[in-house]
Amino acid sequence: MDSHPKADTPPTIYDVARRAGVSIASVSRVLNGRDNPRPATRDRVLKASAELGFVPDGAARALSSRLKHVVGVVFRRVYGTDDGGTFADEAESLLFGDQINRGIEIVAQRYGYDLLVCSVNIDERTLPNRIMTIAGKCDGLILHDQVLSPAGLAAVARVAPVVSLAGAGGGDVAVVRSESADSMRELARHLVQDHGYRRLAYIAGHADSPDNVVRGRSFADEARALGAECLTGPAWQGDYSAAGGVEIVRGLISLGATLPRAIACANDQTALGVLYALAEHGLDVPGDIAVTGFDDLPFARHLRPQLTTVRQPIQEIGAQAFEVLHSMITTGQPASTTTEAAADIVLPTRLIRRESCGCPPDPATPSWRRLV
Amino acid sequence: MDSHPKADTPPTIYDVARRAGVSIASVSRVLNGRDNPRPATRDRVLKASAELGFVPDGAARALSSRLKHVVGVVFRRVYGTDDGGTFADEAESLLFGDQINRGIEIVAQRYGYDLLVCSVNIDERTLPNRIMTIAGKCDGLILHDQVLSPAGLAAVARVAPVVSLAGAGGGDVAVVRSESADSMRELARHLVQDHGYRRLAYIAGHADSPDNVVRGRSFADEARALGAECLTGPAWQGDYSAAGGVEIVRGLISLGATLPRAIACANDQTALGVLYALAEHGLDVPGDIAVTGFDDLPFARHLRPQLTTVRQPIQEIGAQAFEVLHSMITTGQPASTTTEAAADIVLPTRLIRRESCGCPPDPATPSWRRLV
DNA sequence: CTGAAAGCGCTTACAG
DNA sequence: CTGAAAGCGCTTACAG
Repeated sequence: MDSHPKADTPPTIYDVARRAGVSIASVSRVLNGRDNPRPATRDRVLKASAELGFVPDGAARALSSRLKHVVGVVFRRVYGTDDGGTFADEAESLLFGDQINRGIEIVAQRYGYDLLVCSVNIDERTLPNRIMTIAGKCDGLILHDQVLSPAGLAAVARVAPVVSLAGAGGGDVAVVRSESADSMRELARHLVQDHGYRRLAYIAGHADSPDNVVRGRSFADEARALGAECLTGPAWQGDYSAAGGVEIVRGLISLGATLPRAIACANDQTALGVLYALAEHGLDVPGDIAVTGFDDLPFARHLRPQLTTVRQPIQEIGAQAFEVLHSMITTGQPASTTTEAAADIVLPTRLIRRESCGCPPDPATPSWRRLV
Repeated sequence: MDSHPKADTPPTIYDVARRAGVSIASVSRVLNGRDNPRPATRDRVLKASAELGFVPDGAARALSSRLKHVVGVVFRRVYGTDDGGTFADEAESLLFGDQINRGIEIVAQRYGYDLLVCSVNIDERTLPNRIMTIAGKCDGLILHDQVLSPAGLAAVARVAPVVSLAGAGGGDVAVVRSESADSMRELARHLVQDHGYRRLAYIAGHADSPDNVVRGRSFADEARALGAECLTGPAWQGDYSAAGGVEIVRGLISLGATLPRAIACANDQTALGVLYALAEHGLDVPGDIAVTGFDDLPFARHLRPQLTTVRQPIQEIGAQAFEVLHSMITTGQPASTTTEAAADIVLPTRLIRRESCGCPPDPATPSWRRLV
């Protein structure tokens, strides 16, 4: 049974200290690169530590230093099974969240932090508990859009520093998001003034998504201000998914409705579905109807026609989110941009004009994706 | 400054105990659903805890119970920037790892564990340190394929329970992988016997990937055993990427080489590149050349032609990995399938016959992907 | 059923 | 420059 000579319990700082003939304080100091330890001490500790294969226990370290060096990241996972259909559909949308997480991770790493990730299904009943549990395991949380209600957010913020990636926020929760209003207004101007479309529509995302509200209102207001018509309302209520876009178009067509000259979608996913449904009915984009998205996911430029959309600095959102959270963690309180409220960082976006709005195609876009 | 009435330090178990008029032991017991506490005690604790918004500190809990309820997951991240080109190319491959992680997460959650994720670039110089650091923050590690050398694996395994998702392993590291040999032999038989191809080739993945080695050898051996020719070697050395597949085919064609009748690729990514390069040169698949993949990623069925490939139970790999790791963590030692070595779990795979090998198309595959 | 007390493995003032 | 000692916030035998 005891073929292993060494004890089965991992070495602690005491073992290292004993072996090096110093106090645990000294071991701690050299291992943490503290000021003083003199070379001789340093060498003996390093040697002993290496021989023992010592790895400091994160829990003990966290308890003692009051810092876990771990941030929690919670994001919404589409109710995905790994079966073909819907998954393939939502694969791209996963990318959006993953890109953000990647941004978080890169700068987190720079600060010596690791990510505790947790994907959730919004319908989950025990969600609040789950999040509280992970809150206990980290120094702060970054919550993607659509994972918690404003009330839920506030509750979590009472327990740990929180950065939200939604348009909402307030109280002690900081927010990092990208600009929506200006770019959507620019899009409206482009469609109305540059292309001369007079009849537009906006297919909305989740009704309770703050970003969606801003995007829709900005777009519609500007279009109308320019004298164009802009359809909105229940008939144009999507849900950020390709399937949602498909349904809306199919529904409208089956009702015999006259489609608008241009359709602006709440995101690229939705636009993908719209393109599909339009093609299904033999309608040409942008010839018969122009279509636009929002996000500029990688696939946007590989669609046929290439999708005109608004580019969000996805990875940068994650990077900024961590920076803000980190400062909240270290300063102990809400990283306020002003001296009063928690931070609200707005990243710039940019209108990307491609084929689907009626602009000429970009010649340089070869890709394996053309094949798919 | 002190507009907040409550202290800025979060409540501890002592605060709850005081407020409920019981000992911290009792608080701990009811909060952990232990046997005894009687209803009266229980209620007071719960009430006090709720009023205070108490969330137990994970570090303290971990230190005391010797269990962090956290597992580390390390996977290789393609050197991706968020710029278009290569990213779009590798997006699908990210999906593979993410699917595995999803599988891990689902069952981890069931056991009350969370995931500490860490993506690495293999060329990273500080990789060993990074991994040791995260080892200190969790109860065990799951390492995806291609993140550590066998020696590196062994080193980590000395510090914490480790499950590897590669073909390699041994020592104290458990392995979870999927069957490769049988399915590749079946593929060879299918191509040679059912389709009558006599001249085949295998485009390899990373040379140091155990799975790749097995796939290549099984395929080639079987093909040759059936009297067919099978090209392998340096000219057919890929790297699991689409770009790799493209290069090989382009190189061969530019050399004026006569291509084989069928090309089996180490994975779907590679096959994607091969399809692209072949199309580029006006070659028809499967008319002129048959092509097959391995993995059955979601996009495989949406390619034109639909890709014949070998399906791996991706999510299941993650699920099994966690199960094994969990048992290693709780039993304290390598979850051995036998009584000697660490576990080596092999999951079944299945040959999926679609168009690219020469079989008739599957009529039922509509998808937004058709558009992309 | 419940409390007092020890202990988990570190870090960090505090004195030399 | 270094050690003795306290303390981080929990869990869990051990005695009632």
